[in-house]
Amino acid sequence: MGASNLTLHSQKQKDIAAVAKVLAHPARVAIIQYISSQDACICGDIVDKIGLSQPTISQHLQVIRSAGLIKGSFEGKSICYCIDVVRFKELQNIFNNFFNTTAANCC
Amino acid sequence: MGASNLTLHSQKQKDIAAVAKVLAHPARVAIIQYISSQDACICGDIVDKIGLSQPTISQHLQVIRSAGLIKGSFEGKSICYCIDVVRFKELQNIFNNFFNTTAANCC
DNA sequence: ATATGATATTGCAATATTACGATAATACTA
DNA sequence: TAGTATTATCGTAATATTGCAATATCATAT
Repeated sequence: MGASNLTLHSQKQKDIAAVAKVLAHPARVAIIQYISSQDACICGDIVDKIGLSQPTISQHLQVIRSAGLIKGSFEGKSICYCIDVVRFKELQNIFNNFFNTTAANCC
Repeated sequence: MGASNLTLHSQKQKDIAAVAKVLAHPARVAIIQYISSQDACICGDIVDKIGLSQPTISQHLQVIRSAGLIKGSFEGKSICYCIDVVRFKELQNIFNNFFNTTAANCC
């Protein structure tokens, strides 16, 4: 097949995987970092900055937004994408929790 | 196309994405958690535990091992997979560094 | 050396992801 | 309201990922 079995893994495991998937592409990492680096919510120039086509960037933005990491709001003609701090901390906690509860007991 | 442009993103961004990719599948998360939950390096029963076929598990183990998260050593007839603590902390740091340096400056 | 149990590799099919051009939708401006 | 700039969606092609059956490899034990 190739499709993931939906019943095999716990919800927590699926959550971790889903969050990781968002960061699993350098373009999305770059987009998130770029958005966070701007003092104002400049967004239209993400396309120029990252170097991918406008539709591709838009697609990546959807993925990031679906995970709740950013939120967009209209700012004149363009859209202002910003980090959702609350959700961002939440994801950091999910990762930290995973790393902290996963220790080595042997070797 | 569908292939990532190799020159667009920084090495750091690619590193983060590569690490995230390992955790971007619930089966791999489950495998890592299972390995870490055993006091001894029991490994052959990962297949029974996770519920995927032996080749599939082997494939996932390769991905995890390539990232350096686990290391395997022969233990009798079977192979003992254990968490590589040093590398594990390293990855946690990569993530934390990403999250901590990515703040919201607007909205 | 051979048999055995355990893990890895190969080959292949199904699905998902990534990317872009063309086009549509949206919000503002004149 | 028509025009313009900006972002989203659609359609499609290329590549990657996921999964398993069949087979090969490897380390031990006999």
